[in-house]
Amino acid sequence: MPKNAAITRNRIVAAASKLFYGHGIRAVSVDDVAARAGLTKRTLYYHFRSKDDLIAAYLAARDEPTIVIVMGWMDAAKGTLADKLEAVFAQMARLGRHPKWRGCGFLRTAAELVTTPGHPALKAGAAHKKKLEAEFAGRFAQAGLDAPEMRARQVMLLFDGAFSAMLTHRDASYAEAAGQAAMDLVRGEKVRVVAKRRA
Amino acid sequence: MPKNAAITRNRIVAAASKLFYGHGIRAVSVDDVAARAGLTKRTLYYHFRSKDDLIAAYLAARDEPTIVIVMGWMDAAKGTLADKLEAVFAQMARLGRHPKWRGCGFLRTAAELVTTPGHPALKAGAAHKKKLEAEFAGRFAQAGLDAPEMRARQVMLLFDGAFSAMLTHRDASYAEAAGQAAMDLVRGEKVRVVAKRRA
DNA sequence: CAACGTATACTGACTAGTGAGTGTACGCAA
DNA sequence: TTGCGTACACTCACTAGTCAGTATACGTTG
Repeated sequence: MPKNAAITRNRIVAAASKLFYGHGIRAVSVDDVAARAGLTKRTLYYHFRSKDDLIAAYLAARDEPTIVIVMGWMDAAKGTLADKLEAVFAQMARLGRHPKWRGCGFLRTAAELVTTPGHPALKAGAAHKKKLEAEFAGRFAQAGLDAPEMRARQVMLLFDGAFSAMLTHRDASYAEAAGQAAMDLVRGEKVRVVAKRRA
Repeated sequence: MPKNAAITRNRIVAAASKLFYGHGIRAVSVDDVAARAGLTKRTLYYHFRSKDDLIAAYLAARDEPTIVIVMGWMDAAKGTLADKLEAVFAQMARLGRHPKWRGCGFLRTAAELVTTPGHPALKAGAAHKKKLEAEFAGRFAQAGLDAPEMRARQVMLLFDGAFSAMLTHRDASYAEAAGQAAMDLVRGEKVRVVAKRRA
């Protein structure tokens, strides 16, 4: 029955997700994940070749849903591009205030696995951030913003910076400061262009 | 001989620094640090009460030198505030291209120790980032920039974002994109203020 | 349709090695 | 001779991964 296998696999990934995100990858043992999933370690190893495989599956499972959530924030917000970015960072701050919030799983994994350069989880993390950047760039271009790729990259830098700062200081207001900066970046361009044309 | 004790202690911190930064805190054992310092684990435990103490000492030793380096970049650069910020991020990109570069030790430690909220190393990391932010704010105020504290915070967000993105993508050009954003933020303000006054 | 073979999904007990931290003895300087 | 700094040898808990074996479902064949 391949259906059962998929169910079990999902249960393992869900358990891994909770634990890896909550405590960090190295801090969580394969036994811990198995126990949380309600099965033995040997069964886990039936479904995954190694802990590294499990880590990769954990991040892969977070990729799409995360993008849907963030872009959902953006698309649901009313107003200008700046207003939409403000909303994204405001939502981020809201998440950051939740007691179970532990930063960005992708960034923290990248930090933990920094010594294993070819790790599939690192590739998944990099790809995820690139996708998010591309989603921003597409919307910026749609809105007629100058240099949409560059601005998308800069907004991503603020996005990741906000994750880092919120984690460091345990202060969600950093996301709001990042939001203000993002607004300035997508509005400032137009102001400067107008000024240049007049000169 | 308290002098010898200090020398030994420094040797241990230097060894810990190399290893913790290079491989991550959890990936490095106390035995590894002792071996690299050229002494036994028992001697290390004579000088440090626990591994946690050693981690805190590792970050404490990096605090001041890091600030001196970054502010040295800024103060050595010629030109406007924007030019100086461009120089800071350009230097950051230069470091990021070094093969031994492994991101920001403070941020990576924060990511690894996320489950131990009161950890002295986390406090040291947060204090370090605050100090850096204050150094930026002081220089921004000196230069007559509007809202220097807010701008300093936003530049720090770009700073930490650049660390994260460079680590994620192994691409130092992210620091340069962050530098461009920082320049826009410290220049854009003036442009907007002028525009408002005219209106 | 009953007996059999086989793949699926699972388990408990284990290995070999590593982790942080410690008890105790010994040399050497003041 | 006191006590500081160092080393060896150790404990005990934990870790990734493995061995050998089992229950169940299901298609095939006599």
